[in-house]
Amino acid sequence: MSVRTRFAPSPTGFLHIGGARTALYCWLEARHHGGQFILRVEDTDRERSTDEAVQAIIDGMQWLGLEADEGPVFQTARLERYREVAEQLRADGKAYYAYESREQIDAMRAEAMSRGEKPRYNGYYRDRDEPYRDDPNRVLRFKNPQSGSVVFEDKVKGRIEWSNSELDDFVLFRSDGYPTYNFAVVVDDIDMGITAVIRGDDHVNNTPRQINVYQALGATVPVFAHLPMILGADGQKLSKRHGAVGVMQYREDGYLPEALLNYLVRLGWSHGDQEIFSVDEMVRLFDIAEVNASAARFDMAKLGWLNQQYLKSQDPASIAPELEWHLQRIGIDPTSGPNPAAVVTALCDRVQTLKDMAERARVWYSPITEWDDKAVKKHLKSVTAPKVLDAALQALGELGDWQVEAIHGVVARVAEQLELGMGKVAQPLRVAMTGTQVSPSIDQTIYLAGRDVALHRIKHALDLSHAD
RNA sequence: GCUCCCUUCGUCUAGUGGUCCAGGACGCUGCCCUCUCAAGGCGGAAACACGAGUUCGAGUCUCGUAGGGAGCACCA
Repeated sequence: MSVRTRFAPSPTGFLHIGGARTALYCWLEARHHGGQFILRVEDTDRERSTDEAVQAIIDGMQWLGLEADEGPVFQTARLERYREVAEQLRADGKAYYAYESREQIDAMRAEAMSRGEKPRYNGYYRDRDEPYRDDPNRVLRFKNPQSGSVVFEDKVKGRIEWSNSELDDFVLFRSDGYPTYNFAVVVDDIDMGITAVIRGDDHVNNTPRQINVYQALGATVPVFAHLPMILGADGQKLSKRHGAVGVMQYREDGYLPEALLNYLVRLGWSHGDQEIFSVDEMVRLFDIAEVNASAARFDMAKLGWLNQQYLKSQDPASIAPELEWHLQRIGIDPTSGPNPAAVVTALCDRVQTLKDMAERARVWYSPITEWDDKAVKKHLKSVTAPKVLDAALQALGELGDWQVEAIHGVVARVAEQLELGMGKVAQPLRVAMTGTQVSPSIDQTIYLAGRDVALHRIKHALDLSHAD
């Protein structure tokens, strides 16, 4: 039987980092075994589910390249099916109607708490066999086994045993006619032929009661793998106020999907000492059983390092379109300057994100608007600066082949002729080109400016070097 | 309160009873390289939560303690 996994988010917000990792692990597990990965939208909470959230989740998965083989399947489209299965359970005597009001339930819980027990339903209607009544308080409850225990071998957490005496008769169908999560998931996972349920470990506690439903239905219980959560840098749960942003925010912040995927796969899983994994390698090497059981913190510094590894190792031409996207985002027309691929080559050793790269590429796409006073004073007002600029202006103007190599030759010759060190030559030119003391190597910096702009800027710098 | 889960350098992790005075990576840091900034190269500091037990031998097994987390809904 082929491996089938599913990612089942509830559409109440964007695809956050934890969800993205869950989706990745589900996707990898399916791909690794040549199985199927299914997207299911758990939208039975009508109050909080939105179409925008559904779209945001799909967008996020698409950006990461985690395409589903089936779905999205919406739970709200399957209501009839849940009713059918619930009715079957009721007819088999494995579920029953209960009519307590909310107040009665609350009182029941409070009483249990006061006895030092966990808040539970007391099973008042369990054996009463009350018929269906049109009552606003009517719910359908599951007859959970009252003795024995549920044991399962979690792929991540190991063996987990749960005594049935800890479980109560939970609600299958709410009074509003919608199924509860614990019931709908089981029906869905059975119908979809899910063989491995991979989800956040906040669901560990739900698993025993879900297994009881599988058994009541005579279905095969799938394999479970509960993933530990991802914490913020401070060790606290990711919340809206720190770090809980959608994956698309990472695109906006200048990260490559490959880098995020790589970071996520290593957060809780490893393969020896290897740090860099292409998607193909992940698919080949990933094994859900090797995932760690403990929670991990999200470390932006390492994500940044990884992102740069990808910036450096991938073909500049393949990164260029993404850089163009970022240039446009900050109001730069990518056609108004050098080929973005050449910019990637020049800056990939110097930035960790495409957002920073776009920002630093600005000098080649639009006029210099700010001059760093210290840079001007130190490198343009020096005694040798005018000579350097003048010689460079001359030589670059006569240069036939506007290429990095040729420009490098020009700069070197100027240094040689004036008997100056490279520092004395490169720095004035750098300030001339960028208005600052920091940029890629001087040959690349000049090359990217283009001949016209380069000559124009050197002339302007010459003026500045003479001015008081 | 009850049940369940987790615990190796600051962080992500390797480690499945001896090969561990604990390895790698990020970060930090020293040196080298160098036209700036980076990148790169070579070094360094830095961890088995604690206590018992099992064993000839424990980071690795067992039990307790402490700390952290999740759940106990007609929310998923």
